[in-house]
Amino acid sequence: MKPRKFNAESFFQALGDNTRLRLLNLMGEREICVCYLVEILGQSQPKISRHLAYLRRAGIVAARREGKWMHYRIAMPAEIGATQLLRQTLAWMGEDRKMQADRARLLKACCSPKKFAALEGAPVPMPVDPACGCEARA
Amino acid sequence: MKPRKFNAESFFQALGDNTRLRLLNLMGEREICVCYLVEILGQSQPKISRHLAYLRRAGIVAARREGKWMHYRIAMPAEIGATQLLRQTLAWMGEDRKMQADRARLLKACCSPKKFAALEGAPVPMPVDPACGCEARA
DNA sequence: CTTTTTTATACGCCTTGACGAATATGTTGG
DNA sequence: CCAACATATTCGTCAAGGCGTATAAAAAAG
Repeated sequence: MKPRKFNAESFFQALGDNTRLRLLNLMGEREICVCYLVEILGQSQPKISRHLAYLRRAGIVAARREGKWMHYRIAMPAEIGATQLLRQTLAWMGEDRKMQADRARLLKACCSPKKFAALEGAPVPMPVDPACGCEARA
Repeated sequence: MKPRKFNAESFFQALGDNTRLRLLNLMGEREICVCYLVEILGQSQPKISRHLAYLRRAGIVAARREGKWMHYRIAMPAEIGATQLLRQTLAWMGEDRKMQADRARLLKACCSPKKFAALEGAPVPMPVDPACGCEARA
């Protein structure tokens, strides 16, 4: 489970999947638990979990357990070049209609979790760094 | 052969291979013919050609025929976001030892093509835009 | 037209990884 | 310990794509 040695090739491979890009887009500004990701993307739980595992192996996200819930957040790579790339990627996705729609749905779910049956009682996603949307210097 | 609709997913997939990254690194500053790429990377000609075809389909490079020779150059994507990403990627690779070594070998070959038997008579790579190393506004 | 040179494609083999379905693991509460 | 819940992993299947080898295609030379 330890992240393999970081290199550009595997970094880009990790970004080369639309589901993973959507996950990163949702994580851009907050630490978020799996059940929210499943609900917002409307994909099966195992599928989401597998992609999260891939991102973890690639060293792009980090996970934190809190009781039953797992919280995921973007973990900026050690390499400064990769960090800048990742930031710019998030900014780029911010311009995409569908990515915006994903975030809008997330915001709605955060404000009124009761409307999403599956999210009752789940921990609401928390901003980790309002300025940049990620823990850059952890 | 026409490039498929541009999207982030396939863009990153195209960057998710080390041979293709090395090719882009060599093309960063010049329009360069296939035989040079084969010689500098020391890989088989069909392998190089297949990766170039992949990059062409992905809309990341463009080709120009000149007699027997095919010249390849980076063709910045229409999407401004992708263009910035690609630029930053090239800059990132500029910091990598092995990428620097590739470029050094290319420079050497450009200065004295006679030392590389396979390159006798081949057209020497030509800078396309000294400022940024690519035709950004073509 | 035939040959040579340069580059592209086709073929077969193999690995990676994406998916749905089923199941395992970890945590909480009874 | 058992049940419920959240998440992770496994399994079987399938498609994409990487590679070496062989061959095709395009242009120039003879």
